[in-house]
Amino acid sequence: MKRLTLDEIAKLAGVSRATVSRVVNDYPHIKPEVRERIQAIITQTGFQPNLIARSLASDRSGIIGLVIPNTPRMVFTDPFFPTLIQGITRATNRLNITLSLFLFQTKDEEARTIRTILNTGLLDGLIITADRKEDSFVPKFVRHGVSFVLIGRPETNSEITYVDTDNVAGGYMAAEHLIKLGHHRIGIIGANENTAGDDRLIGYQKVLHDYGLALDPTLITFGDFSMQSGYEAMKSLLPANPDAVFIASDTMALGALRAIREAGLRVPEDIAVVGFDDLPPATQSDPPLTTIQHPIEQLGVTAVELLSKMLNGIDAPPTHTILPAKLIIRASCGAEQSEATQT
Amino acid sequence: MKRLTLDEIAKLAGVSRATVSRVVNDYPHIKPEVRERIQAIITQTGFQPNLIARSLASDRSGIIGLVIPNTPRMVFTDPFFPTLIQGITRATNRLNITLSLFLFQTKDEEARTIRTILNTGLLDGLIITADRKEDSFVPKFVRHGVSFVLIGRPETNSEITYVDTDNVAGGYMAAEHLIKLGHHRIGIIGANENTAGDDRLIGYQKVLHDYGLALDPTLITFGDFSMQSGYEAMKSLLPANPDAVFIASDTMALGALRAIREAGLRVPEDIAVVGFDDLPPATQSDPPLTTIQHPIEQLGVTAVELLSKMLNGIDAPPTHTILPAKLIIRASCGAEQSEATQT
DNA sequence: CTGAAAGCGCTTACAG
DNA sequence: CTGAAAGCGCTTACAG
Repeated sequence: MKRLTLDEIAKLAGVSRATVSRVVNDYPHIKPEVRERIQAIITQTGFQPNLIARSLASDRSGIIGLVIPNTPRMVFTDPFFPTLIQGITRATNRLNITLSLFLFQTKDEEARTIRTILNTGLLDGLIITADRKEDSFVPKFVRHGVSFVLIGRPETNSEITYVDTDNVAGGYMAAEHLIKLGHHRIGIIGANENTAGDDRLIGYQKVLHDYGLALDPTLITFGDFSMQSGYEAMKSLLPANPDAVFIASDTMALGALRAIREAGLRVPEDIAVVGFDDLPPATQSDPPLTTIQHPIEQLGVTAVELLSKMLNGIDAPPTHTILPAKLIIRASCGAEQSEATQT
Repeated sequence: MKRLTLDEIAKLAGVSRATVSRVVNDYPHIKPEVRERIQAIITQTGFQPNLIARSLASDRSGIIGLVIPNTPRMVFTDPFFPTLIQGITRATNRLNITLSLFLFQTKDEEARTIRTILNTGLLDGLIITADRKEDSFVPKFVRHGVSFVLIGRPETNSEITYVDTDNVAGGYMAAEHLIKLGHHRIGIIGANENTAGDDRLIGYQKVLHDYGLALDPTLITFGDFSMQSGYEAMKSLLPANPDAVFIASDTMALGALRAIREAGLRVPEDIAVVGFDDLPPATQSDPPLTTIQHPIEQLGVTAVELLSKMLNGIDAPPTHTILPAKLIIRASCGAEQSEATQT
C-alpha cells in the first residue's frame, strides 16, 4: 500500500509542503480556513507523516529505550518487570512515544547493545532499571550525554535523575508493624544486590533502634531475590529463634515460607511474616502474607513523564522522585485484603 | 557528543562516502587495501552509521514491533509474556534487530497504536501475540500488506504465518498420562478465549476416545486463564466426582488446587492433577504439579527468525510452525524434577 | 573497483 | 500567514 507524503497532501490542498507540515505539527499561526482545508484532507486520506523522515529532519525520533540488564530478578518469577513495563507503556501510549526494549543476558550482548544505543542516534532517551549495583554502563551514558532516568536509586552518583520507592520507609513500616504486634526477636532476610535491599535493611535497623530493641546480628540474613535464597536464608535464620521476620522480597518470602513449614512452624502463630513487593495475591497460595507494596506501575509512569520533560524542556537539574510504600495487611489467603496505609 | 558521519570518515580515509558506505555494509567488491584502511578508521573512531538516515534511504528501519493486545493473561500472574519476551530479545539481539513494544489495555489505545504502526513507516514487520480469538486488527495488517508472524494459531485464516505449540498433543499427553495412572473420570478445566484452549480440549477429547473412555460433559468446564476462574471451575467440577483433572493452564491450576484443598481432598491421592504451561516451579508452592510444558522462549526465537527471513527473502508462502509440547512429571514440590518427554 | 549525484520525506530558518 | 530552499545522513543506480 503506497503511503502518502507531505508533498501529495500539499498538492491536493493547493499549498506548499511547508504549510502542511505546520498544520500536522500544530503550528499556531495558520490562517484558519487553510488549516481546516488541509486538516480535512488529512483526516480524509488518513495521512500520517513518515516518522523516519521526521526524525532525520528534526533530530528527534520519538523513541525511547527501556534498558533491563541481566538481574537476579530477571528470572521473571517476580512480576516486578512485567508490572513496570505495564506502567511504562501506559505512559508512552498516552504521550505518543514509541518504546524500544533492550534486554541482555550476557556481558557480550550488553556490550554490543550499549554501543548500538549510544552511537546509532535512534533513541531520544532511556529508562534504565538499576536493579544491581555494579552497572558499569551508566557512567558511559553520562559521558555520552544521553538523557536517561533510572528506576531505582543508584549507589553513588547523585547527579542522576531517578525515581524510586521509599524503601527505607517500607522497611521501617514492615518491622514497626511486627513490633506493634508484640514481637521482639524480629529477623530480616535482606538483599544486597541493589540499593532497594540496602534501604529496606536501613529502615529495619532504624525502627528497631527507635523502639529501643537490640540489633542482634544473628537475626540478619541475606538472599539474592530468588526463592531458593529465601529458603536458605530462612533455614539459617531459624536457629536464632526469631518470633517474626521481615523478608525484603515476596519471591524470597515464598521460599522462606517453605522453610518455615518444613520446620513444623506455623505462620503467623509461631513466626509472623511481612514481605515486600507486589506479588499478585494469586501466587501467595499458602499462608496469609502481610506485605509492603511498592507502586511499581507508578514508578514506570513517573519515569516516562520525567524523561519526556527532560527531552522537551531545557535541562533541569537532576531530580530524585521517591514514591511512598504502603503496608498491606492481608487477613487471610485469598480473602479480601484490608489495606492499612501508613506514611 | 558530536556524532561522526559517513562523510567525515570518507574524508579521513580519502575516499568517497559511497565507498565507506559499501565497507560498512559489507559489499563484496572493494579493493582489499582500501577496505582495510577504511575499516581501521571505523574501528578506531568507533563510527556507527546513523540508523535513522539509513532507514530513510533504504526504506528499512531494522525495527520490528511486538504487539501484545490486552488479554486475560496480561494480568501477568502468568509468566507467559515475560518468557516470550525473553526469547524474542535473545533472537533480536543476535540478529541485530531493534524491538519495539506495543501493549494496549483499552480499545482506544489499541486503535491509536494500530494506526501509528500502520502508517508511520517505522517498522519493518511485526510479531503479534494472538492470545484471543477476536483480534479485529489482524485483517487490517493483512490488508495493509505488513509483514508479520503470529504467535499462536489464528482461529480462521490459514494464509497467515504463525508459530505455535502443539497444543493438541499437549492435551493428549496430559490426559493420557492420567489414563495410564488408572484414572477413569478425568475432568478438564479448559479455556475458550484462544485457540490454544480449543486445541488442548481437542487433545483431551481425542485421547479419551482413543482409549474408549466416555466423554462425560459434566467433566468439562472452562475458565479464562485467571486463577480465580480456575478456582470456580474446579468447584463446579467437584460434584461430578472426577478422580483426576487436566487443567489447561497452570495459573488456573493454582486456583483449582485451592478449591481442592478447601474441599478437603488431597492431591494426587484423591484427585490427580496435570497442568499446562511453564510456571516456574517456584510458584508451585503446594502440591506437586505435573504439567505440560510448552517451549515459550523457543516460540519467541522462532517467530523472530521467521519474520527476519520474510523481510529478507522473497515472500515465501505462509508457514505454520508447530513446536512440540512436553510432559513434565514433578516428583514432589521443590524436589528435583524428573522429565519424561513424549512426542 | 570507485565516485558524482539523485533521492528518501520530512523540518525549519529565512524572506517576504 | 506562507513558500522556496537547504539540509538531516545515509543508499544506490548509473557511469566509468
